[in-house]
Amino acid sequence: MNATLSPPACPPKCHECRLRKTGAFTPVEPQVLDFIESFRSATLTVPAGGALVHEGQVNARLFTLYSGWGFRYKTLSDGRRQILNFLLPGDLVGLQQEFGDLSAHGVEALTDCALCVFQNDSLWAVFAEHPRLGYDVTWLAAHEESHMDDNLLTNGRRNATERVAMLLMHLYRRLDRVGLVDAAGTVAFPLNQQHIADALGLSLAHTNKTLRRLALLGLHELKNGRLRLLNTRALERIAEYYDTPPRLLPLL
Amino acid sequence: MNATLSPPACPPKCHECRLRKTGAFTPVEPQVLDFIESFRSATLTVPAGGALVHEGQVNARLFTLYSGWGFRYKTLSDGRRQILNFLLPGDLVGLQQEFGDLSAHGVEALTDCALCVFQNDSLWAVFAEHPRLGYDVTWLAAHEESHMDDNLLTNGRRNATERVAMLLMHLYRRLDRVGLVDAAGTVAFPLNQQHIADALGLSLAHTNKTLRRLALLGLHELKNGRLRLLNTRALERIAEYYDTPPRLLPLL
DNA sequence: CGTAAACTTGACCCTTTTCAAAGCCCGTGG
DNA sequence: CCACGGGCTTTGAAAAGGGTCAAGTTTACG
Repeated sequence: MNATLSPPACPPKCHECRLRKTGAFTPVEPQVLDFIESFRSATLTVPAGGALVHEGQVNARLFTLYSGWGFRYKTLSDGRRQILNFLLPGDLVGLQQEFGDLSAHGVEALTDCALCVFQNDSLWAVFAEHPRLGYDVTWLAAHEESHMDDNLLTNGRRNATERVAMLLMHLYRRLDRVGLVDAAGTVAFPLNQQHIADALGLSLAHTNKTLRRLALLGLHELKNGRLRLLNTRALERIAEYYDTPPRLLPLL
Repeated sequence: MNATLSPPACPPKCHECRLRKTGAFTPVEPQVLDFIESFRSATLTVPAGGALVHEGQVNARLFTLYSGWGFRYKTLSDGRRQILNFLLPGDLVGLQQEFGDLSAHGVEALTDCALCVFQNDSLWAVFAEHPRLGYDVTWLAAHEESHMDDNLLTNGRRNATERVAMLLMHLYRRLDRVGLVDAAGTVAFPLNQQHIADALGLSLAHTNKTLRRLALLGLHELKNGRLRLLNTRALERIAEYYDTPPRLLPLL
């Protein structure tokens, strides 16, 4: 219907990368950028609902999500699913698998996605030739782990209301960082309630009721696939999640 | 009382490191080992219950746990605590904090601990001078994240019985890897039920009842601070947690 | 339009939490 | 040698938060 809304494809040159212009990422020398570009082996688009990585797949790819949303997940044999985290533009994905093993989790496209895919098994070259980039990759991995820490705290110790508030705040802030909040203060929000439930360790029904309650209280508004936060203070307080000074992220 | 049971202190030379003789870690060239030793700035012991890192501390240290147990945790303002993971001998700790921010989590000694502490702010040198080690550090970070993935699945989607089975299996296997299972098939188990509850996102009372039920079923035995698994098969099946081929870990 | 997916809502049930009280183990001090 | 006290474990009863099930209702879209 609206080709205009489908996400922008990766530019042929990393020098033209939209993401680097957001100011959310650490600037890199032109020559390093050339190296990154040479390290990139392909660009790829995946339609909404498609698999970026299959659960149990061997030798999965390493890539940066250029546009669109995705999520990592694991499932139990009886179908229970846990969404591990959501992937937004600028996220480097696949470090785990890159390290030899079969992928212990799946990655799915939530919307149409455009990816910058890196050469298989060549991560080592990054470390050998550009230690600085290697350091950055480690930083990213450590940073991601601390996200997972937050997530675990949320799933293990917060109640339903707190969890939902947490998720809304967290996603909104991440999107804000990469310039995806529009003039009206809304962000695209392609998750359905099942996704939210699976990310928060709740049932669908209870997620709905909780979400509903927060909306009724005037804390947020969710319609036409867009999210607006109406009372950031209250959400922060409920989730006990206060802003951390935004800091520049490495981007590969 | 029993000085014999307190954990061995770090040897002065990395070449004499007990851990490297377990066969659980990737062998390194003698000269690389020299480098690691030069990178190590101190050894340290911390008594059981002591803080290795305070929650919110800035500029925390990077270290490898040489002996003893610890755990990383986060707390909410009303005291709810989530244990993020347990630290066993050979674990590298502090990558997150090393990267500038204030530590978002605390680290506490569960038993007396001996640590090999690395020079502050010198991680960069590792990447610059020994890209291979840098690569290993990244591998470790990625590996840890996949542990956190498992943990999140457990907290979000497994029920109490499954969670407990998971924890017992997981710890036992990790201890086995570093040679800490004794001839009788038991391992030291310094956790109390509150620790287990906080790691699994359960209440103390329910943790007790669940643990009790599993013991009554003859799946495990826990006494005198030692754990023995009596029916690994059943535990595996309950937790849906099957063994992955043990693979060599990098050790700094 | 018509159909399927996604969202809502209510009723009921159950796992887990909360609260409270014993019991147990052990080290300390009398 | 025994009494006392504190930490940890065990149990039970009652309450609640959240899960399950089963409709409706709305929305998206072919």
